[in-house]
Amino acid sequence: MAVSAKTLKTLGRPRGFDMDQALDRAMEVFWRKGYEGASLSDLTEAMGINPPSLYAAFGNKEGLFLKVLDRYQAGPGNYLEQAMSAPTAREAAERLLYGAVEGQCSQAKPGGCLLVHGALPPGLGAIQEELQSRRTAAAQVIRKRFERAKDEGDLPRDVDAGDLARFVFAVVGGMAVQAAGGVKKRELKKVADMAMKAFPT
Amino acid sequence: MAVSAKTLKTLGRPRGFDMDQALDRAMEVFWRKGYEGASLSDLTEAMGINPPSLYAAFGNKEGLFLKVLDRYQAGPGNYLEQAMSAPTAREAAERLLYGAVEGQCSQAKPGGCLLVHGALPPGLGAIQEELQSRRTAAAQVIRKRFERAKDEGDLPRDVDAGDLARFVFAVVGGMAVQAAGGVKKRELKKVADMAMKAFPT
DNA sequence: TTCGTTCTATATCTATTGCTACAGAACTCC
DNA sequence: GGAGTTCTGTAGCAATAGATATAGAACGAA
Repeated sequence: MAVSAKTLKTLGRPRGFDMDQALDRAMEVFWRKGYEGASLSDLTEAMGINPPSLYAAFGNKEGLFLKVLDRYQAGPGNYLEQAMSAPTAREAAERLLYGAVEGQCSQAKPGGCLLVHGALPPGLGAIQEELQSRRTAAAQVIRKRFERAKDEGDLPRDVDAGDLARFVFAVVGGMAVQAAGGVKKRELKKVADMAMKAFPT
Repeated sequence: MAVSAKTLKTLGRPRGFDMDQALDRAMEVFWRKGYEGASLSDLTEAMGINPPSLYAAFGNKEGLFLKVLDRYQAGPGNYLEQAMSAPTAREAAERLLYGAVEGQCSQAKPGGCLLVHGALPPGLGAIQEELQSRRTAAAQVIRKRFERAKDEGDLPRDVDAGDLARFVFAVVGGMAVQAAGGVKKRELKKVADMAMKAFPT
């Protein structure tokens, strides 16, 4: 949670709504309906503001979505980075998988992962590319953690870090698909259990 | 490929376009842009017909999509059923995973799986529910195959067929997400390799 | 107070969405 | 040849999409 500087010399009329709260509301809408499915009316209504305020603050719908993505990855989606700080590769994978279960099945939030079902199919141009690049970036983070593990000796040298990362990431993505469809947390945990059986010793 | 009866007594003016070909064209559009992203103009242009012909033949956009889904599962997506006819559970899982790699990475077709990224987030109502129910149906098919395998003795009795099916299905879904983003076939095969390491002996 | 700036609210713009009315064309049956 | 039926093409419908013009309200600085 980034603490906004409270007393920043503002010029002109101060903003009448709370930025972070508005972003959270918008996040929920995008999360629940996807980028295309979320209309400006949906967004402005949920955020409690009018279109001109939205455009003044975020530029356009796409700009708002990007801000929402940042906030998502720093908030509900930060189980990735949290997991990477685990002492060993195996523990990192475990924390990632079970963290994904929690993050994708929270009752308070919509199911699934915003980075996955915000917009999957190509053809949305910039939005799709942005999400795709963030997903590959996430996979790279995992790969680098595994490579470090090889250097540190807690992962066999003959393991391909990229392949292993892609596998773990695929399971996370697959769980997101199922979570979006309402699969229960208990069942997803079993998926994570099984995935860990494939983890090299 | 369903062979249409050529000489069926038709009443009135005969249809001026080929149904199956039009469905294939529509499938590609939906596959590439998702349900919402595919506009009527996109569809009619690709199908080479005008809106009234589309509505006369399929009712509406949703009806067209359902017909396309049927054709997808019978065509590019039929690697599921093909895999289930394998003699053992292990072989069925293998054929499913590697079949998914082929089906989702074909160069001739768009990447990914239509059932996954046709429409993921809820909020699209009927469409989302339809896709979700088809996905769970697919998972059930796998589960039943594994249960049969338990009866036939090629899968240990203490294995939960449902959990195993969900795991395999999650990997397939995760691969679809990655394939939609352009991951190469060679890399996805490695994901399938790793998944098989978790398969009970 | 007055100015310059920045935000907000109402009302609306244009383009596109999914969809259809209508008239005519193409077929079978009689 | 009609009569009856079904398809096709043109043109356009109402609704909604994303985005804005405009006027006024709320602030700090002078």
